[in-house]
Amino acid sequence: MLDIRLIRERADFVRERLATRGGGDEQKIDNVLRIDGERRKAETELQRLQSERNRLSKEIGAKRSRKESSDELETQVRKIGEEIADLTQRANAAEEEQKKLLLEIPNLPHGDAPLGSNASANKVVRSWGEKPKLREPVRDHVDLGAQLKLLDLDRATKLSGSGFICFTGAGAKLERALIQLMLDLHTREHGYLEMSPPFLVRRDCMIGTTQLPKFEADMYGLEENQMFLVPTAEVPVTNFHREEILPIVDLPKKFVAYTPCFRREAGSAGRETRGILRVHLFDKVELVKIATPEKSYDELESLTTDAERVLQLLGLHYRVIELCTGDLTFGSAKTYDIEVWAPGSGQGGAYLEVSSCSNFEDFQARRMNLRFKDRDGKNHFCHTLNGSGLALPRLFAALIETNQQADGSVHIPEILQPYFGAAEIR
RNA sequence: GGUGAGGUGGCUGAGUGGUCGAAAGCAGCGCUUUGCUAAAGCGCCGUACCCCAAAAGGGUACCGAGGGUUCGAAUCCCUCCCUCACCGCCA
Repeated sequence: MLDIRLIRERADFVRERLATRGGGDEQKIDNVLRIDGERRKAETELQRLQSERNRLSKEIGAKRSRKESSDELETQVRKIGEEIADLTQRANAAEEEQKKLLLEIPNLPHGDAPLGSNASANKVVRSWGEKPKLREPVRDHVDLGAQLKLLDLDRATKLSGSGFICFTGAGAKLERALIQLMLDLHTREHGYLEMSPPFLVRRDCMIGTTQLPKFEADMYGLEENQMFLVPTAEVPVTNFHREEILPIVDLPKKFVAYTPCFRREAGSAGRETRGILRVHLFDKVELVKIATPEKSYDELESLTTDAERVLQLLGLHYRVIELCTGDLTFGSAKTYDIEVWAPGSGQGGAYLEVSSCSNFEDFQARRMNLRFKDRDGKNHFCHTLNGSGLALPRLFAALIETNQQADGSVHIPEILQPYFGAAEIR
């Protein structure tokens, strides 16, 4: 949520930054300003009347204690009461309307973000490793998975419909080994605190991390008790400290959590349907940070390299992309995507997004009222960040495609062997 | 799921219709005094919003949330949420 004061005082700047997203959101600003004006006008008048009522009511109390008549005053206050009721309604309606509008306006992209309206303007920041030289024919994870009985997509469909995965045997174990490796890495070497949060959350949490109100169609919800299945651990973990004021000495907070991620992927039917690259339910290890505004961009850099470390340890080629203004997600001010090379996917290999590392600045914190107390005793909104570290199915696909051997077996990277319990799958 | 008790400021805890935004204590900050790792005294010490060009200042709201009664509500009534205890059920 943007600061209404920023919109009020620097409307042109806000419009200009929003326009770089290409979503037309800058057109909402006039509307917000209009409502804001109405709201404040109603509030000012309302408060004047309330003040008057308080004064007269006290007088009534005083008169009564002196056994004097207060009928005249009571009539007067009753009349003011009616005006107050009326104005309260108007002020509340305006406030609600304003909040609703603000919740639907995306964050301002960071000033340095590459300008562009779509993914083609994204910038490759760096890459690591090289594409492996494999003997033809290079097979994709679906073929490999079927032959080595690592996953059973047909039966997963029988259970739950399209877009679900059932890992089996060594596949299930490989997935578990990867989760374990990542959690150990981030807790032991990168200083994150491991969390195991609820997978069901209240509506407020979904608003806090910007999934709602705008993207309700993409979420799985339980209507009866108004709860939502988490689409990422970002939701429960970032909201962990919602409505709190943290001591500045506790920042930055660094959390890592493994959770399943539930996504309806509404409107994406037909895209990337082969295999396990786009599904309704997948596992992910997520990194979350709560930081001070001064440090948040440094923290974004280290969070990104923390995620990259997983791919380096596994020896998988990847590149890091900085998203352009038009490709940023709703709440993000700046985002790095990490794309791993999957040699068997697409035509002649493909880069798969396995992590998206973002700084939301105070956009989420404002929505969830997450603050910290500065050394001078003043409260400020925190900055929040998150990034996958990493998403499992695509990592799984890249791993087995990269490590496939001529005889159809898959080699397990050394770092993973203690977790997996073998050096290869055949 | 049932029954009962409760939700007050950073914490503890008073307060059952009118100078209560809220006593008192603790913690915190400042000053003074005495002085051996501390004590005593005094003062300050919530949040959000509105008015004001800004500062100063003023005002409004907030005692779990939302409604209602009333001239006036932390206090009375209703609904909901949450916490605790006991019972039931249960991996």
